[in-house]
Amino acid sequence: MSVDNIISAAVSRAVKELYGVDTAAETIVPQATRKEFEGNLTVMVFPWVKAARKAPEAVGAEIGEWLVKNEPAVARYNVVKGFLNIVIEPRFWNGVLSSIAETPRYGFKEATAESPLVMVEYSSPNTNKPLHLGHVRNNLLGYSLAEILKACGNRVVKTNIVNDRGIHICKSMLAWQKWGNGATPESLGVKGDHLIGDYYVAFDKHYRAELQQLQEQGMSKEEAEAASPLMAEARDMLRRWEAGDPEVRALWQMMNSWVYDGFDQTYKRMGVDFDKIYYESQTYLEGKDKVLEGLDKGIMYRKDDGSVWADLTADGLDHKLLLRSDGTSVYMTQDIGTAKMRFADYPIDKMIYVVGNEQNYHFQVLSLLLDKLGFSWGKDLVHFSYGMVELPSGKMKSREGTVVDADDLMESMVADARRVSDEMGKIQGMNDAEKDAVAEIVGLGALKYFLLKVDPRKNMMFNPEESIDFNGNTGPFIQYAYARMRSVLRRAAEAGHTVGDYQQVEPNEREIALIQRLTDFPSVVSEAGRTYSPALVANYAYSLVKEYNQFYHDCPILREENPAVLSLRLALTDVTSRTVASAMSLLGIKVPERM
RNA sequence: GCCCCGAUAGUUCAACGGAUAGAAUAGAAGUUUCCUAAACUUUAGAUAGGAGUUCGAUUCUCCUUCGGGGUACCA
Repeated sequence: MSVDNIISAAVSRAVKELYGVDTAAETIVPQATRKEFEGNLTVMVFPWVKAARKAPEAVGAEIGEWLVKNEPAVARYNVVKGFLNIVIEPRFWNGVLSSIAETPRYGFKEATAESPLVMVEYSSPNTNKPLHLGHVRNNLLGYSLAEILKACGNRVVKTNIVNDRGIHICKSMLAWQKWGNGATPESLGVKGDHLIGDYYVAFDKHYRAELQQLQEQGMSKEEAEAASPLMAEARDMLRRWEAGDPEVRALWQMMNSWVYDGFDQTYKRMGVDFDKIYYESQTYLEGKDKVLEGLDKGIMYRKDDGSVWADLTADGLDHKLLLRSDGTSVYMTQDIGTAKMRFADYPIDKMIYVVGNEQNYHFQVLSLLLDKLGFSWGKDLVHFSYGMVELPSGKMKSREGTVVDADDLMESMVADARRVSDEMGKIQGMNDAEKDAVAEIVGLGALKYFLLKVDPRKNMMFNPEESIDFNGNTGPFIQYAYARMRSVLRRAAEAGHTVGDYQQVEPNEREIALIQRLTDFPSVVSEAGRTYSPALVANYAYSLVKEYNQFYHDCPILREENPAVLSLRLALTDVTSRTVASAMSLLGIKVPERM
């Protein structure tokens, strides 16, 4: 039982006895006492002021007295306004620390066969361009969210839906056919995803030139778009693709395989993975079937030009296109098919889509459509809607060359880490491969922490001009503290120090503050799972490390002569290092033994 | 036009309706015969504007201003 729970339960009993009020212990949430007041935990007494018919100060004092008399863990108290500050018996914390030390996988709940099955969809790239910074945020959030949900005792299936078909792919294919001269990733020495991306950009360049020319000939923008021969060719290619034209399919397969090779490298370096990958080329027909079925049932309607729509005006939304007039599928159609296949494959209890907030409307519509089409889970799907990564110049636009490429970004972070590391000169004993391994951990740690520490729902700013920090509230700050703890533990082992009995030691303020911070971890994990927020874990890791650094600065460990005190401090170092590693693992961030 | 989201130190981010709004960074000033100074300490600096609900509002409601997104036969 945690300290918080003991206090909650005791306060609950106190107010029942003192004022005859029933207050569930779960609703009493003690907070850490602010540092300017004496105490470890603070309970607000406002809820009982009415029933007690006394001033808040008097209520606080009465509850405080009761606690001192009846709850052994409470040493003393003080009341400031309506805030009851409780001082926990110092030696009580020793038991708290040892119980944490003895808990395997502290902070994690283990899933069982009966645990809810949660599917997390993330990444979901298009195969027409390499991953950029926005995808990186998506991937890291998705991976971290999955890890957090696992730690909360769920069974989790990580999934990826690859948008491997559609008009955008055809644009790249067409451009490669026209201007590629048979180039391959091997012939050019380029990653496949980058190569394809270049042709997508090439298509767009030619297309816009064409539009401009047509407009100069007197067409309006709309007329030009409708008349564009390039776009007509791309549409034709999509039709041929859907018809299974062998030539188009072969080209498509070849180019997609280049892209997958590239993506695999990027995913691997980023440290993300998937349990099951879906391809829209395999799911879109399911969606098409469902839409046609909906058409029969009168849920959809067909316009004169043959396109199929859903009328959602009764639900406060607009009309939504589901099949183009040429019969091909759109994004929504595919998502319907994919959802159907997933639920056929897994007994999913909860479906979470990690997709940017620019698609809020899409998922509102998807939820509604799935519901109308008779999927009972349609209404309950979760759109984990995260904010965009903005640049000082505004939104990333591939056409304007303002995208921050994922591979380039990771590479430069690692290079920076290596440079800083060499400058510090602390890992001189290592060989080059070991140094590179540390730089990889630190560079990616900086990037990941930077993206994950921010509330996922909010847009965030990334300035490519300023490299991501290695000091302050950063991944490397936490990694460094971890490496230092490990160093202390290594030296302790070398000196033959082991953790002995420390139960009779009265811990000092620093030590208590650190133990108290450690006790927060399980609730942080469950809160992060409940609110889908890796940022809570990131900020917790930072606060824990901050607390440890203060302890480390003020309290000698290996030089401590009292063996019981030495034991306490070693135990604290050990438990803290493990908790830091756990928290970071929930973010997909590795921690180094040395740096 | 309509719909959704946001606005907190110079900057990037925090704050279950609770105490004097926290960090980091940039600025100023310190700490190393001592376990990794990628650390620690001190200092200065912010809730866009206006109403309302409340014992109490950065947080909830409404209005205004300013951003962002969506409303595509793009995904």
